[in-house]
Amino acid sequence: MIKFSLCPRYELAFELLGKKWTGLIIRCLLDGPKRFSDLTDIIPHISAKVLADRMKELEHQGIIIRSVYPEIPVKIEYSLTEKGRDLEKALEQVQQWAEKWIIIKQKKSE
Amino acid sequence: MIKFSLCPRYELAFELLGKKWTGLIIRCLLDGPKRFSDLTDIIPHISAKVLADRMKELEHQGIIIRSVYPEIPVKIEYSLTEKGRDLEKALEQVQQWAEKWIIIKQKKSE
DNA sequence: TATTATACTTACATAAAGTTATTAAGAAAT
DNA sequence: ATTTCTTAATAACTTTATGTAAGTATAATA
Repeated sequence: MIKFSLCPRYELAFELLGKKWTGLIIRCLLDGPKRFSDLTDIIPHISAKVLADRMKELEHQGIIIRSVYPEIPVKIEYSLTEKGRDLEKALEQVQQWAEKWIIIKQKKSE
Repeated sequence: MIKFSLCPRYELAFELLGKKWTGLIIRCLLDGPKRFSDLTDIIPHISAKVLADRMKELEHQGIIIRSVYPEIPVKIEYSLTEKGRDLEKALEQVQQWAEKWIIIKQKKSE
């Protein structure tokens, strides 16, 4: 009997997507390049520490590019590479799934 | 200027998918119902502790169903609900992305 | 001199995940 | 009767990841 097994590339993909915040960061950047402070504004509750960690990992994985503009104060912009932009379809499907299935719990009024 | 913001349902979706192992567990179950020991066999390096935690969460979120068959020894089978099966398209896109972009580092043959 | 701004870093605390040993229930073997 | 086997976990403990709060560097402005 032939046993099912996972694809190693898929496993590696989820070493990225399976980390907290990664899916949200990439989603933000699909909207266009963003600065560090844009990301902390847009992503609720992410801390500077973890955002910095995540950006380093994503840059290391070739998913984002960090561009430095020597303005005053310095402007640093993060943008997606082709590899990063190519995640759009996958994240769009997550979005569609979420719209169909995720229920937002309302707080009781009163 | 209208500011971009994340969709709350999408954020909640990534509270699931953004956890370690979740994407792999669901991928396994898309292949068909599986037992606890099947999952530990198929998913490399997952521990019983975390698998048990994850299965409880996924059951709680209505993504999987836990069925008990009172055989000897007991047989417990996990299967996807419609909500869970509906993640197939999203995970397929992750798979395609992974096949295109993820490079597997070979160990030097020497 | 003190304050503002951006993009972080540092030290410390808590939460999540990993490791190893153990449990429960029932059957079967010794 | 006691040990052994099986599945599906759980318990105690260690390590890693994430969260929190404060601090740093640079240069301009008040």
